Amino acid sequence: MRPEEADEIRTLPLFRDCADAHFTTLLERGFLQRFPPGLVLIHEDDPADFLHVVVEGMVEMVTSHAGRETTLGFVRPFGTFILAAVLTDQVYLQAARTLEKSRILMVPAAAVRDTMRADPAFMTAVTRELATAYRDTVMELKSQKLRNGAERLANWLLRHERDGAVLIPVEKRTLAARLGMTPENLSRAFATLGACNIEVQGPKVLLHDRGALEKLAKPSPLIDDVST
Amino acid sequence: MRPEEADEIRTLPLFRDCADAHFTTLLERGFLQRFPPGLVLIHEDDPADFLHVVVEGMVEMVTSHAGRETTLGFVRPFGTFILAAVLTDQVYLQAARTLEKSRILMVPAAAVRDTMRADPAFMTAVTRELATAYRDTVMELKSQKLRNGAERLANWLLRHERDGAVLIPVEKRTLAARLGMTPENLSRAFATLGACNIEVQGPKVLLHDRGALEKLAKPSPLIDDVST
DNA sequence: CCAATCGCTTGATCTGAATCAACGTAACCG
DNA sequence: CGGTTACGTTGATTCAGATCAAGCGATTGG
Repeated sequence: MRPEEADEIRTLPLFRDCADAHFTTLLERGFLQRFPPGLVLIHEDDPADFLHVVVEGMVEMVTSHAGRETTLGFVRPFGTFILAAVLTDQVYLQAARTLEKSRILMVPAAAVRDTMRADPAFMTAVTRELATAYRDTVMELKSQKLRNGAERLANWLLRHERDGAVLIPVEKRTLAARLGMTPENLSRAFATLGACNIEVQGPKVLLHDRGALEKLAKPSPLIDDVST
Repeated sequence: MRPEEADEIRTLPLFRDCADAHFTTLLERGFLQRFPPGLVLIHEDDPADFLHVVVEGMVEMVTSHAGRETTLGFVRPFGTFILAAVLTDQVYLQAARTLEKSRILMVPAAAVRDTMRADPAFMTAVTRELATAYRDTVMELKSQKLRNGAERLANWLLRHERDGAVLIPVEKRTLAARLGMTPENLSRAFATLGACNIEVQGPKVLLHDRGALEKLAKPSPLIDDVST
């Protein structure tokens, strides 16, 4: 791992408060691995043996049941998965698949649990991280139960807007799954938002009128202020 | 509070490992209050001042947005809410409303945080509790994104079955909101499940053929094995 | 005891989303 | 370079669920 990447990880809320020695141990007991795109890193129902830290690339959290599949979220540098499964020593509830060539730091679950026991500051950080993950999931659930497809898309766009535009970092089919709709309906949702003066140019979306989009999206800090 | 209730709380995963003195302090700093049915205990967007423990009765966790409202869950003795908001010292993302006459132990957020700092065993328990809450919410999200209304109802029935029957503890309209549908569609979902030999008698539902119901419900430990 | 209300159910209709199918385009590969 | 494949879009249709409306039965309150 490059030193600046170790530094990046060190500054994460999850790691920044723990003692130097403990942080070093976590890195030493971990493995940094490269993966090609489309590779399944963890499977649903497998025991949680590692805490994964995305150092480079992007990972998709997916879940399948009875022939259906959906995307629960994306993890980008320097996000982690899945702390909750590691802590409770249970199986994963979600699978993880690389969306691009990625480099992943894999920290053995036992190392995480050992460090937690040894370092109160780390334990505190773990607690805060879990609380945040819980709140983010509650927001996602609210979004799913209280909004329709076009509204979810509009809010996603608002959240990812930079300088009046959004560059969709994944295939649109993947974004569709993330937003809980089919690719066809994502296309139509984009068309619907044309009325709010958005313009789709391949993976790039121009938001010509943020106000109009917000009027339709009705963003709320209680649903959209994810910490990630 | 009756001694046997304090004992019940003491045996909860969240409290059973902390030192006697700390547990006593938590109880002493808390208030035990009675509330009539339909009373709003906490509001969305309010600062999280208390950790609530349901000692008697039942509470509904609800959330509203843009004129829509939905139920995220029920809390029965001796469940708690909302640990995550208390820990991160943030606002509530959900409101809580009594469904029946209830008695609630309200522990000041500061007391929870103090005890956490002082008692590693309690901190560990908090972490585990949060991890569990997170996993339950992920399961709920999966249920919502991967299943249709009838399937969600079928699984809810299977989960609450006792001796071949389910006694619905709330109004059906409330159950409908909990399952993410309208009261009208809940009625129709019950009708649909008639094909699996269920029989609805007011608040009581008889499951004459668990096998048939499971065939439709397709229950999975990765969605339905909630710890609560 | 009767009237009013409320919760639930059922039917009719409408809307949003999924599905099925076709097509254009861009990327990939032999 | 040409053919193939994959992705995205669009249209037509179907389906699930929401909405609107009406009616029934039980409970409540005057």
